[in-house]
Amino acid sequence: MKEYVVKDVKSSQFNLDHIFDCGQCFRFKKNEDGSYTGIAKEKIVTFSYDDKNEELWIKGSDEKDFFNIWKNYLDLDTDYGAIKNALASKDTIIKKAMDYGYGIRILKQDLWEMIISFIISQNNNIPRIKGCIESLATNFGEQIISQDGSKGFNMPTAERLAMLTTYDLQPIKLGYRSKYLIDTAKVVSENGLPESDEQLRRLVGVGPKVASCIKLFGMGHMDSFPIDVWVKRVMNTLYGIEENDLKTMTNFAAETFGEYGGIAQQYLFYYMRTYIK
DNA sequence: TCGCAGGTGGTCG
DNA sequence: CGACCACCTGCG
Repeated sequence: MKEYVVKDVKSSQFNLDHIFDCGQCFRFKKNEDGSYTGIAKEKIVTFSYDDKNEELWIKGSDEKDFFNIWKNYLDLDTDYGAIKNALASKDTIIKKAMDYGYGIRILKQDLWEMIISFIISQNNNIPRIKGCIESLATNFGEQIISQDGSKGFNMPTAERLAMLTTYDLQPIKLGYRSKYLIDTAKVVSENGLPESDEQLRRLVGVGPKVASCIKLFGMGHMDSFPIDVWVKRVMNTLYGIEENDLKTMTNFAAETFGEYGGIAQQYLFYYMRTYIK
């Protein structure tokens, strides 16, 4: 089995638990040894991190794949230390959240997969979102086999989903989101992937929150600041903004976190969801 | 039984 | 425009 080792990956800037449990990614599972296995970029891959030697081990990748795919996927060229310093100097609450959730990175994920995933995420809970996404892949995605023989499924393409009916999707248990997905698949298979906020918002089932997640995780908009129930709680309890005043929250984030709003959001989300509750 | 979970679209005023 | 409200599904 091919495996590639990345040296000198700073432990203060890389933590698998924090990366995969901050709500950005639904297709990776933790193994007993602490590594994470999942499917991304149409490949089955396992990430292990040795924090003593500051080495990242990527099983299922050779050197070529690392430079072509995973380096970018893991956003390894971005200096998160510098970003954290910039954010910490502006606000002491975000500093605490960043100390707690150190090592979060924003993954550069596939846009179409993000569109599907976050349409499914609405008014839903994380275990069920993960179940729906896996079920969608195993039922309608293309099978892939890794070098060591393990099998998995890619997410179905827009073209594939566009041919389906809500009846076909019944076993996936998407509920009322089925028709959002099919409708969106039709638009994307006809017009191509959205390239702007306006095009994104034209998709059925994509409101402000979902669009904001898609931009952050699938389009590289690091300033995008998704406001979900957890971030609302942070904004309310830690920053004292009135509970449902989304406008003030958005403005506050833009002024305080600016171009790194998305990174701040991930730390705040993780902090609130796993530490403060 | 009922509210809630990483919201959104439709309908009113 | 802003404030409701129904909505699939599964869990506590």
